[in-house]
Amino acid sequence: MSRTAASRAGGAGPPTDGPRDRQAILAATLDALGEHGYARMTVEGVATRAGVHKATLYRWWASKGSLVGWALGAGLSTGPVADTGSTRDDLVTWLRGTIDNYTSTPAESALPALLSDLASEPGTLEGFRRSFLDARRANCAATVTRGIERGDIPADVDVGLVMDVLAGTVFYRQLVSGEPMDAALAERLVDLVLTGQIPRVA
Amino acid sequence: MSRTAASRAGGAGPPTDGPRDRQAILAATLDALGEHGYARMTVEGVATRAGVHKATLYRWWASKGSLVGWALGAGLSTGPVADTGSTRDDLVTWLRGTIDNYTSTPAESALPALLSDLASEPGTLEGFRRSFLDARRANCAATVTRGIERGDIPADVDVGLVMDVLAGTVFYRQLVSGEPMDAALAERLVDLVLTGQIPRVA
Amino acid sequence: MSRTAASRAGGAGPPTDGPRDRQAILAATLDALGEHGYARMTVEGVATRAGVHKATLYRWWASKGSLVGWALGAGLSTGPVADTGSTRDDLVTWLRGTIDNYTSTPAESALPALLSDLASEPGTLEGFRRSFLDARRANCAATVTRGIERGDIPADVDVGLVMDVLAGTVFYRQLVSGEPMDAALAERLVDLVLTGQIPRVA
Amino acid sequence: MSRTAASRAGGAGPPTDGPRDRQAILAATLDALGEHGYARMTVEGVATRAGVHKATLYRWWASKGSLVGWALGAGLSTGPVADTGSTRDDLVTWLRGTIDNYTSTPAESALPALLSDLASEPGTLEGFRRSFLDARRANCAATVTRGIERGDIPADVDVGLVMDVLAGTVFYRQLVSGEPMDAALAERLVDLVLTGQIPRVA
DNA sequence: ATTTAAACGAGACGGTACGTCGCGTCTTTGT
DNA sequence: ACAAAGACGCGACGTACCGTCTCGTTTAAAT
Repeated sequence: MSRTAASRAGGAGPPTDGPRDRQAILAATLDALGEHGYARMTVEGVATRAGVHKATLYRWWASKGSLVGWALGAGLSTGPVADTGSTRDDLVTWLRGTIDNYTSTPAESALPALLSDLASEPGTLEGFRRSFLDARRANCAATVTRGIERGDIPADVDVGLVMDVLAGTVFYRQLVSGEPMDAALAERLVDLVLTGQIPRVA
Repeated sequence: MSRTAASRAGGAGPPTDGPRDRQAILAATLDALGEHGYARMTVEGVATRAGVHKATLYRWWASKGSLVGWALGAGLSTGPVADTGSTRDDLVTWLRGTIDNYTSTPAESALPALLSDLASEPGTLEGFRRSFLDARRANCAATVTRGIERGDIPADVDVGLVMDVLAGTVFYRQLVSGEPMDAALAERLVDLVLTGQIPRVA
Repeated sequence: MSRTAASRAGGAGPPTDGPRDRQAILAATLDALGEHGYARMTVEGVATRAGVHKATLYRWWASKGSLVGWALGAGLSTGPVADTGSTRDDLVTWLRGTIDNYTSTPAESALPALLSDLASEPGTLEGFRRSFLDARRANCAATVTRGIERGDIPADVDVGLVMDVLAGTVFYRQLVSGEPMDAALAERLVDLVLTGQIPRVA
Repeated sequence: MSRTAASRAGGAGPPTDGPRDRQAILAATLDALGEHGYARMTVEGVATRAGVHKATLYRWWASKGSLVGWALGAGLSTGPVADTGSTRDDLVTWLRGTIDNYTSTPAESALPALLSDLASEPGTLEGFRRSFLDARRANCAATVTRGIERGDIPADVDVGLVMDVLAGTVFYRQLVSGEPMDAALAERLVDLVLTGQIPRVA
């Protein structure tokens, strides 16, 4: 009924007006995530580390899941990709950023447990997607669009699926198959979608 | 105390000799998974449903995670792919099976949380990969090998990466991006890796 | 900071000069007390009901306990007992008023919890006794004194104990034993202390 | 649905089969009560002191209130009054026990807050009355009955009211009026109800 | 009329304790 | 030897309410 409640209604998304110590909380959350992983980190631990009381966190986030969701969305690099003139290079740059996101300590194995937790708060899951993924996907889409304009990519390309191929392969490798993430991975995946070159063994 | 402990030492792997009510436990575990998801299902609930006592489960599995890991490995379809003579068709068939696995209720969002849980019991994670993934990946690899023999696929293809592209895209779409899983997805992905056709919008 | 602090120093007693909305606060406090009981009523609820901010309450009262203590003292009837010429009748009248006080919704079960709360703020408990009880006891004592002058009561009667017998029986019945408070109770108790008639069953 | 739930249904009453460390819990509860009072004692503190986990307490008692209610009922002396042949002496003995109960550290100011807390769990309040009061009142009633048989007390005496007068006066004095509890109090009250002697100042 | 000091509204916050949940362990008792 | 029954330790979760604090804004008395 107050503004607080209204700002929380969105779920995982960043509260429109947050607590006073936003920055400290963000840092503390990502730290805890990196140190202990999602399941073993505790809300109280985050509070202590941030110099804030647990109740304050629950005033602004509905659950542990939405706090972490917000932190990941707010804390991971998300800058747009510079236009170097080469569609391939730009996509590789973007994919490397994505790889960094998925292999950096905080997010690494946080995402799966997080997604699982958020599955029980349905609105929150969608909110997390919007705040975490959309910015990243928009950056990629922009790069692809430039590629289309240059004629490097057909105009009717299914951008969503391309992004799922690029990010999904990385994500799956990191979490499920556990195969190593070699340095050339980004190039090989971009070449696959761009020029149809089936990946070969190094 | 001897064989019990020994059989559990392996972690997530299937116990060398199991409890009496294996089938009921398997069914109960998958049911619970499908109904509540990994995080919200409870070991006690599984026990009750299986008409077994919780302690019995812990006698044979080291943790909730290893129980679920075993159930997924034992319960999801895993049959080898028939050789139809068409590499493309066989790969599509395999991928459709994978999609079914990832979109069927039990496994749907169980895998991420499971992987996260298993991450804290180090050996167990690897054990799960071996028991759950290897069979599926072997099937795919066999199909690819036949494709190589037929000359449809270059001999030095990076099979591991191909599998990550196929399965990873599906996995990511289901769990992270949340985009719909249309019927033609399997063909489009196989065509991408096989003939380099960039996916276009329908 | 000067007068405010000074006026609060007294504890449970009525502030020398109060907030603007005294009446609304009094009503809201007694209402809340009657509806939820002492333990379950909340200061914030009282504030809202009174159209006042919580901080205002804490500006004038040191604690929930002292607020309620003040409200009970200010809100319950406390008029002196008229002199009808009959000592018995006057005492019965007084005792009936006491019964009303203890059985009316607000005070009913508020007193015990209140006393318990006030026990931790030592001075406040005594302050509450002075402001709440003394007026009532003075009324009774006056009636007894008239009885002594009339020769109805021996001059060396222990007035304090008589009052404890009258009020205590009622209080205990209401709160502890839970036995019903029949209509003739006042007469029977007065007759007991006045003429030594042991109470008989109706 | 299990026996545990069934045994708790009664509310404040003693569980039919209790936790393993009943004695330690009883002692710890009464200790905590005596040291800190009802409001300031904590369930977790009781658990620690008893060498037990908080969850164990909540497994057997529905709330802090019912735990304390049980402890008071189980921990305070409740023995029957010996028959000395003198009705007056026996009643005095009984009343002295009651005074002890109400002035001993644990119960002293625990009862009011307890009663207030229990007011919100209605069944529990009644359960507490049954387990705490009934034994004591039965003892008194037995003594009165002997007095009737001896002809010391009229047969149609209202025993319930007599007990309320005796215990209520003591209770009220202790908690509300705060007047001192002198040594002769028991005799004076018994004489009041027995022989109609109005209490005089010492 | 204007200044000025106190009271007030708004609401975030620290703190304490509550009561809950589910995992995994252990003991007891059959079978 | 295994299994049923179920109490228990443990750790964390999320909630509630108290009482404090800061910051603007209103009110009302004093100049």
